[in-house]
Amino acid sequence: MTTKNATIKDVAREAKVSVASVSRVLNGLGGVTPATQKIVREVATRLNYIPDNAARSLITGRTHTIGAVLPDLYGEFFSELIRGIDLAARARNLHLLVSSSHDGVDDAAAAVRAMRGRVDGMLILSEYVDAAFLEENLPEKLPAVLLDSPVKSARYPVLNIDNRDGAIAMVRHLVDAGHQHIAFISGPKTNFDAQQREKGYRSAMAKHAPSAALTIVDGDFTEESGYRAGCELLSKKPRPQAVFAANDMMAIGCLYAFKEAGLDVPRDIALAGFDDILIARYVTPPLSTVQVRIADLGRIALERLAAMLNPTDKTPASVETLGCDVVIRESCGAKTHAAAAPRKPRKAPRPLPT
Amino acid sequence: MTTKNATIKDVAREAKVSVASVSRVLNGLGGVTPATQKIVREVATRLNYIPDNAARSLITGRTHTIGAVLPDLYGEFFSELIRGIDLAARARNLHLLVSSSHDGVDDAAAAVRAMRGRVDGMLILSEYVDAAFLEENLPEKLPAVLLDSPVKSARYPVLNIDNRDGAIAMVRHLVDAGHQHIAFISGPKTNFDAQQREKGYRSAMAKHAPSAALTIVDGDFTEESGYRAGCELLSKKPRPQAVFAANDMMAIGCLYAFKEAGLDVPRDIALAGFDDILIARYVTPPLSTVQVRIADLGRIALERLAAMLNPTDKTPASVETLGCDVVIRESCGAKTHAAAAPRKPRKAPRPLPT
DNA sequence: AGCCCACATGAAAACGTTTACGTTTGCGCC
DNA sequence: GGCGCAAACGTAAACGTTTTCATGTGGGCT
Repeated sequence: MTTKNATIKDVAREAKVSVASVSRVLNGLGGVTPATQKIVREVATRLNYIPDNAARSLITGRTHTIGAVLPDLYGEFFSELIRGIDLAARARNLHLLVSSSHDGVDDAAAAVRAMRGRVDGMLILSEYVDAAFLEENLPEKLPAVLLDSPVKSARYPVLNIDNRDGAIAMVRHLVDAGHQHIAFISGPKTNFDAQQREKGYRSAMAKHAPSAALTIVDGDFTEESGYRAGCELLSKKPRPQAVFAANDMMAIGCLYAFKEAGLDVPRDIALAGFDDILIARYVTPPLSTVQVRIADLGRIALERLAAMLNPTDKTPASVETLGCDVVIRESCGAKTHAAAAPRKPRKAPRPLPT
Repeated sequence: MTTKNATIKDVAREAKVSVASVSRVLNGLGGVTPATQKIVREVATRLNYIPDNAARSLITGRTHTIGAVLPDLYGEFFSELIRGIDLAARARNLHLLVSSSHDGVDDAAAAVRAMRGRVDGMLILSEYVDAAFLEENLPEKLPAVLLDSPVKSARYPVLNIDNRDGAIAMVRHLVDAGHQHIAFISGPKTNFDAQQREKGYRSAMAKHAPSAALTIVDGDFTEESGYRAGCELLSKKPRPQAVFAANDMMAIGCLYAFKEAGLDVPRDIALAGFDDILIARYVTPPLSTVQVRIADLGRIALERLAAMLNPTDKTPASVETLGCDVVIRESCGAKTHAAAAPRKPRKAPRPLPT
């Protein structure tokens, strides 16, 4: 007993009943006398019995665990995503198995396969997955929800951020604020979000500033690339009136390039980003950006997945899209009440470091 | 076959060998003819066989999974911590089961118990655990490493951040910079980190500025409480020369209070924080702070745990401590090369929406 | 030729549960 | 008092692996 953990058999023997009865009591299935129940519970507590989940999973075929396959865990995006997933999972008594940092299709495949028998369903966010990938690596009948993915599948629901719409809204806002020559700093070419954001930019420009020239410089979502892009933009003959970066980090890099060059944002040039990361509101001037409710994304994805876990669920797989909100701060030069109003400190939800 | 997943038996039957041989081949145990191996592998691939981890765990007693029990997943601290853990786990082919958001001792107990049979070891960071808690809820012989905890156990290694030393170093730096009257904004009373930081402040003040009065105002780690503390400090009769906040978010709240009052940081008053969260370098002026290498903390904890997984491991349980580095930026008024040097954009490790 | 040994393979036990099914028990009713 | 029925409980199969042990087979050595 000091060397091994108590099993259901130990409890049964000690309580002088069969393992079946112990199981019934502990799972609250009924069909057991109150007297017997009492004994069993007492013995179980005394022996500090904790059921072995592996054995339980093996027989029931359920793990009460869902797997989250992500490309990385770095940064606010994934932090928030996991948080949203975790909160929703916890509310449903589901556990969360995370698998990250795969950077290659084989890596991703291994991650997905490694989950067989470990999870009841999966949340997948990876640029490497397509229909064939799923067909090949996902166990039959294992529910899965895809995040932020271009694939259209009849079997797996997809949940996307409406990057395109968000970008369009931001361009429209910039145009409304009086800017016509709006440059764009693009993200990595292979990134789905980046592609959609650029598409949104192009489409909105065509519609709202059809006469303006399109200026697009390459970036890769890093602050450094934003800084370089900023420098490049400053050297353009007619300097753009506004710059829209495909994410906040690049916008911030860009901001520092402008500051270094002695430009005043937004007086000399307007600036906007995408994501609404925490830093956005703390730089000077605070950055206008497009907010994506990442935690909501995670929550909704998990809720959808949880619904699929129910065998009676017949909701057809669909591609859903989560809208974004333009949040106007000072960097884009629009006169806004928010900019004039006194700063309201943001309250952290829990008193812990950071 | 379209309704169920292939099992090892299916592979064995199809390959006309025994399940034992299939197991041997797929686990690379040897003792099987290359010809047989080839057949088995082919069949396994054809049937898209993926071993069931539940069954495997049941018999081997190993899950190749470690559990991380955290109080929350919100914010940079946990994001970085998980990241460090995940990276190290991945390097050892270990999976990561996270359990968070427990806010009560019962919740924490349930979280720990729910992991029985699911994990090979645990990483625990919770203000609710003490020796008795572990005794009661941790299965016998299940390795565990405690993070950031005051408990001293002969069985479980503890890994702490050297908050006290970090605070001492910062105070010393402030004194060296010419400040004597240094106020402190404390964190939540029940938080272990907060306690240690305050201790460090007190002890360093006693040593390096023994004649100065101790000014301590309460905070709770939120930006809002920092803001309020800042206002309170401004109303003190002799205004402190410097303010040391127990974490960065409070320092930032404080900074905005000072700005609002028209004070110039650091000319009129110096300011320092603790944690070195990402925002710290982006506020104006950039915040001097104490850097704790959170990802390292996670990595080291996991490495320690991984070592314990090896049954031959006999490293005694110990309390280790991870040092902090003072990072000087502009907010504390020290003349520093870094402040004068051109800003070096930070490069994000991966091109993804942060 | 005989012996032994190494090696490939298979049969079956074991892991700790849940659950289908069978058996006992007690009880009410005719 | 016998019959039937429901409730309580036990027996054993099943889940999909790994692993121990036994068995067969072939070849090298004397």
